[in-house]
Amino acid sequence: MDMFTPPEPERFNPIVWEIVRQIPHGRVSSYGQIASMIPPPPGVDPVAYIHVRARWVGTAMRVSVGSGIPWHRVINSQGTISALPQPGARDEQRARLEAEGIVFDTLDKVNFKVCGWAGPDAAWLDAHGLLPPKKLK
DNA sequence: CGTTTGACTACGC
DNA sequence: CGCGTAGCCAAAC
Repeated sequence: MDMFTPPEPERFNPIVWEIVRQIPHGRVSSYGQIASMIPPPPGVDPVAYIHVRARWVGTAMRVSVGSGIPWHRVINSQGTISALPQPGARDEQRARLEAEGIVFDTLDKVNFKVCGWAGPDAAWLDAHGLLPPKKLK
């Protein structure tokens, strides 16, 4: 019906994983920030696009557990660890982050100002046809 | 095949 | 800060 290209996960997921692989040790990103680097189909509102794809990023992370991708470095926009379907996985993510030096405050939140990732450098983004990421809070 | 469900986010109160 | 809501769309029911 619409002439917009459906952003199929088959192509979306590999891009997400490639971006997540770029997150350095000891730094964190958010679902929305990852989504903001992927160009939306023509005519689609970028902001709305990010909101939708942020969920997909979460799904891509779940599928990637155990594949060597640093999935634990992706948290939500509020700086907290999102609830996981499997009991205990949440604690594992926190443990992995703390092992990298990530500090959680009394509200279980991470300070993006301290350990937030600014995204890949311009050259890398350009080489992959991606957009500059939205800033973290 | 209609309905529910997310590892989301922004916004309002 | 916390809770509720709307938006959105592939997938699982």
